[in-house]
Amino acid sequence: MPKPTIGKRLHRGSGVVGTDRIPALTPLLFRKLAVFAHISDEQIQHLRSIEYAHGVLPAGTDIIRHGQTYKSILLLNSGWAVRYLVRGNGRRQIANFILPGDLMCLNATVMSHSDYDITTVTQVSYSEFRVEDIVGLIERHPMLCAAIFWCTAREESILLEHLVSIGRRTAYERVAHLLVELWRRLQILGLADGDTFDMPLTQELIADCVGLTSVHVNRMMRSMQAAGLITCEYRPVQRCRITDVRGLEEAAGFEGGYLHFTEMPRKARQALTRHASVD
Amino acid sequence: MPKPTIGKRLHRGSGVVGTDRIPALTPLLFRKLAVFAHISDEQIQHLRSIEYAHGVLPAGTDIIRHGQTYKSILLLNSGWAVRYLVRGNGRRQIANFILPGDLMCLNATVMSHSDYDITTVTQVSYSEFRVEDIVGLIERHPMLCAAIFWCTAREESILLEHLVSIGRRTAYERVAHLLVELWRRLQILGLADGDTFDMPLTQELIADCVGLTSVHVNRMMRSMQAAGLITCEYRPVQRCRITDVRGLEEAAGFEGGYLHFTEMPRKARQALTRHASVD
DNA sequence: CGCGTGATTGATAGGCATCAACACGAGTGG
DNA sequence: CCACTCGTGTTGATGCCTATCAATCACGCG
Repeated sequence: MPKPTIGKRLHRGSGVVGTDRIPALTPLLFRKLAVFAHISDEQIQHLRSIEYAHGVLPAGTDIIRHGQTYKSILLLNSGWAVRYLVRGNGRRQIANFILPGDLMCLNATVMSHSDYDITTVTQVSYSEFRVEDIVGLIERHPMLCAAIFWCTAREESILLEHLVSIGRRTAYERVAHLLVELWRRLQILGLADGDTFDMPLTQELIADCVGLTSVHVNRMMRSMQAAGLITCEYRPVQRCRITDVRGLEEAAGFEGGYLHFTEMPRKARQALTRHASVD
Repeated sequence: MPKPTIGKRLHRGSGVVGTDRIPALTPLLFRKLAVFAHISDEQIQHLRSIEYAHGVLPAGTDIIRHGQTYKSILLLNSGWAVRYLVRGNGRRQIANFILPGDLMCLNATVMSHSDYDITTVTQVSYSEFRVEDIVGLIERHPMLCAAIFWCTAREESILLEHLVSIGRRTAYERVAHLLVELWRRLQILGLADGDTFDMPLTQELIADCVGLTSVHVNRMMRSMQAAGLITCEYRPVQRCRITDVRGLEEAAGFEGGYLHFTEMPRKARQALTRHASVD
């Protein structure tokens, strides 16, 4: 499916297409959805049954390009990807980083072509679904449908906070905020090792995310290190350690509520379980 | 329902609660949805039938505050509202302006409390729906449900472009981009008068939208006037006229694709009409 | 071992914020 | 009816934050 990269490279990591075991449908998705509502085994099985392909892509592979028509809906099973927009003059703005358990191209259900680009940052494994099978969830598994809508709502909350960062935070705050957010998201997924986490991002990627230049991102991160808030390693893999969580959160003006891991509102649940059939 | 305003006032206009005719359920919504898919009379009637309240609010009224629990889902029938987030230090970032035909608080279907605030900018009229009735659309009218999902996807596209503005456009470009976008959106709604449109926004609101100060917004707009791109009136009402559309779009780096008024992808339509019952 | 990529640091310039003052109209109360 | 105030638009002066340009370092890879 994917084609070679564009101008600026976006990848990081070995780029080796491994012969690894490909775990189909990461349990991270179900773990995430379970927070929102009870997902029955039957529903899980149904989702598994409509996976029509899966695979592994090397770092730096385009998954969708803007203007291109969507072909399918994807679930990221492992690895990092990034969603971004490119302006006419070539400047790039990253919308969000895509972590394991995140769905990609859900818009394919209601729009025929993409506004944005998605590229893999590391090697990734993914599962693929047909658009019509996902749309079919509306009728076959309303509860799953609601859960997926919840995912998009949660992503929008993250996007809103991102907007606040770029619009109303200083450079230092923006970088700090991004670091805390990534750490928290990975932590929720069980992918953080205490106060340490893998962060396979170049400073240029971070810059394009928070609306700065890579040079300035570097200065901010060095300054955080000097302040004793974080430490960074680059080899063999890029890792970040938050040595002073409170300090970093304070510097960032971080308030984690927007990552809400909250369950389905009662009214909504009742509305879906009243005529309960399969659900 | 609403409570008095917070610190900074966000409203504009007379604030008079008129005794006007309240047109229930603006046709602008259906006109919008019709672009996406054919909406049957039965579906329209159903939507009308689940409207359980409507009313008028003066300018500067809070519709929802962050942290507050959602009570209902709203449709803006007329007037302007604004959705924004406030940081701890009081700085404000506007996420988007809400125009007639837009739905508010759709998140209530999947989340119990709000991340953001919504306040009326002018006097508005609105319709109110129960959360459970909207959730019920999943089972009763899948096509309507898809159409509503399309609305949120379209809003997200606008939000993405907004992110690009703040992250990767100059002050001049940001303001120009916002003006073109508002004009286009109003035009689509039939609320623009040729190259002229009502824009009941203070420069401070514009500033909080594009991540600048009101002083700098002023300079940018004056500069656009000097360049012959726009003209502004303030009394009796605030109106803006784009005297050089091409020039302004070029200055903004505007590419209208993200406002997509595109129809439902074939695959999705088939998936929903195959077992066609009501739809 | 040379090359490319990314991190790092310094010097300089510029865009936008900040502070301040004034203009102007609308509403308000004496 | 007029001072008074408040909100908003407008403009100038000043300074800081961040971009830009440039050079160096470190490492992995062919």
